[in-house]
Amino acid sequence: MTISNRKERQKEELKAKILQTAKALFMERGYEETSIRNIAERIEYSPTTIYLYFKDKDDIFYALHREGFVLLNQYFRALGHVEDPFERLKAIAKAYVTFALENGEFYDLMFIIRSPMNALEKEKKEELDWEEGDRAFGFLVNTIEECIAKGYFKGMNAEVLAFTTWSMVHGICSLEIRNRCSVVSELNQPNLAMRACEMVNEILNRMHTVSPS
Amino acid sequence: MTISNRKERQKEELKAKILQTAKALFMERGYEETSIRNIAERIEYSPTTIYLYFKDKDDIFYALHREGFVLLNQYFRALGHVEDPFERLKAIAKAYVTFALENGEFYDLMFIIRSPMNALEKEKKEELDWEEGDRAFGFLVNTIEECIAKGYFKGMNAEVLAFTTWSMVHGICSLEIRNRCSVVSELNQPNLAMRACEMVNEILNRMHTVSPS
DNA sequence: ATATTTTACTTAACGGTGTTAAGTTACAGA
DNA sequence: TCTGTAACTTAACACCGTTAAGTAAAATAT
Repeated sequence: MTISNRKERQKEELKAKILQTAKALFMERGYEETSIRNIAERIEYSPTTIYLYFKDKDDIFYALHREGFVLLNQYFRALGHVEDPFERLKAIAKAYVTFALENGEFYDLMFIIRSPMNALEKEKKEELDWEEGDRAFGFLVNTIEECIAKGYFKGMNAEVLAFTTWSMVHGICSLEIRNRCSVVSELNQPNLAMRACEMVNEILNRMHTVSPS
Repeated sequence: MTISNRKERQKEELKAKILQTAKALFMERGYEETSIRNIAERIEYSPTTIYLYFKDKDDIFYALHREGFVLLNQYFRALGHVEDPFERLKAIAKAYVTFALENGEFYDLMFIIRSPMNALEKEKKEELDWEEGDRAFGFLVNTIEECIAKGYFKGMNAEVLAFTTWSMVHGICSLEIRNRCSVVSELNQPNLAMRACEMVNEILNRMHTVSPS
């Protein structure tokens, strides 16, 4: 009993260590520069050992991708206590951009890099542990539904508006992270993203009072 | 004279052939699956020959990236004759999303993939042939400036609003292209992007009449 | 206590990648 | 005819993800 328990615990510890090392390397150097061989070297195991704990590279980065959503939800959780849904919505937009700018590599993995989506497609059958991602998007949808219930965004579909709002902030963050801002403006760079983020607020402010065209 | 002319012409022809082959492979299989060796094999030269015509892989994809902007500007040129700047702005948003959905790989290269930006950074000195990219963004900025001159978007900065508008449509397109839509909604997929695009129109419609908060 | 199976891991290899140094061949100009 | 240069190739370096086969130790069964 206790001895096979220990073995199992040790297996889980090594799996966690692989993940933790992958995370460290990934945050230092990004996805492309984090190889199975690098991870292996740092934990002092052979590269093939990693395949005893993860199906492939996508599987590792899918696990990290999930960690990213846990972190994002931490940013969001603080906003649960904003009473007014419209104020909460604007706070979500700001928190999202802040999360992206403070955790660039994670953001890249969660919303831009293809790898974790490949892993998700390979599983496909159950995929029920997308939980943390659903929680994040669900928070946005619920907030918008509350807004609509209060008379904001009259005549709009909540899910589509949630997606469109997400698109706005994702657009800002991904252009910043993939270096498309510097090319387009002289404003020094975190500034353009932050000013766009403020403008999203302004857009939301202007939107809600007018009836559909 | 005429003989060295021919040589020079042949060099340019081979350079063009490399580019054209890279483009074909890239559109068939995407960036990751297009290798120098693949290109070389298809044109029946050795891989190293390619380095006589392009500095590195980034350099090749920077050239293709430029072609992408020429294509995007073709989509835009048709809208030059829309008189009303506000209608033109909405048409630009729609044309942009259409371009992205019809030319997914190109869009990826132009606005998501890191490679061409690496090439741009390496040059750095002159970089004056960014022309086509400037033309595209300039078209958007000018249109918004015209809108502001006509009384739309009162109190807003044209450049920041242009960037924010770009962010909205880029968000939609990049979430679609990098497969983040299916995960979030049951709506079948080109639909979510198109409905979000319509909602951008709706947002613009609702924005312009109200004064800043 | 010995034999067998299972676990945990490694070595070696396959087939790919971008890139560079060194070598070859053919042709233009002296 | 000799020489230098232009155009191209061969071979190699240092990586990559991944898999098949092998090893050594520990657990289990006899």
